Amino acid sequence: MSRSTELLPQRFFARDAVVVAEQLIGKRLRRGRVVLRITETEAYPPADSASHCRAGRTRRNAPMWGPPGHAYVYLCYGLHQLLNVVTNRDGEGAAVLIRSCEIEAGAGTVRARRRGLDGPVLLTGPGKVGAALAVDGSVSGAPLYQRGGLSLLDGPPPDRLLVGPRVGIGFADAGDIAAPWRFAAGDTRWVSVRHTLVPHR
DNA sequence: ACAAGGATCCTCT
DNA sequence: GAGGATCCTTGTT
Repeated sequence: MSRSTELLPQRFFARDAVVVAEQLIGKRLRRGRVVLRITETEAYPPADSASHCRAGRTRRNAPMWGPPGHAYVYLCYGLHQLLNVVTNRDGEGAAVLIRSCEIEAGAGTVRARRRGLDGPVLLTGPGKVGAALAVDGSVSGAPLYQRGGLSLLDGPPPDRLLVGPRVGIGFADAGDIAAPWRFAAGDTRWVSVRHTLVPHR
């Protein structure tokens, strides 16, 4: 049973990033009156050459090295705030990037934060999700398993699951570029870069 | 103190 | 399909 009002417990996130990325499809993000259904994720597990943790601990990536179930938010290309969820064990350095969502509640607020746009263009891409939730660096490090602020709620898994390589990591090692660590719901058009995704298993 | 580059998005052609 | 926006983080001097 998965009810949308139930918080995901911290132990949900205390697994490998690849497992958590798959399991997060269909779960919900809530901030204030805005509720989003997660439709696309990417895993950045330990020892991943595409991860912000590849060069060790820094001031920016400190939350990724911390306990699971906390947010990691960073500024990408100088203008986009990208939201991640920390996974694995405290000290391992891993996270899941939230890439796309569907709107379940708060459509007016989301549209206002997204230039009045409508349809999948609203939320298909990680910078768009950050804008819709109005997150920034002040959220980085905050727990997501308690009420208030930004939180993660339960939700049913999708009917069909898609899998494929991650986006925008051409700088990484060949094996990590090819790794099938991106997951998406197969029952929606609210997913970015769909053409590199295939049915899971 | 400086230079390089990036887990992206939007507009225009 | 190409290019500009925009600025912080990081590694190097």
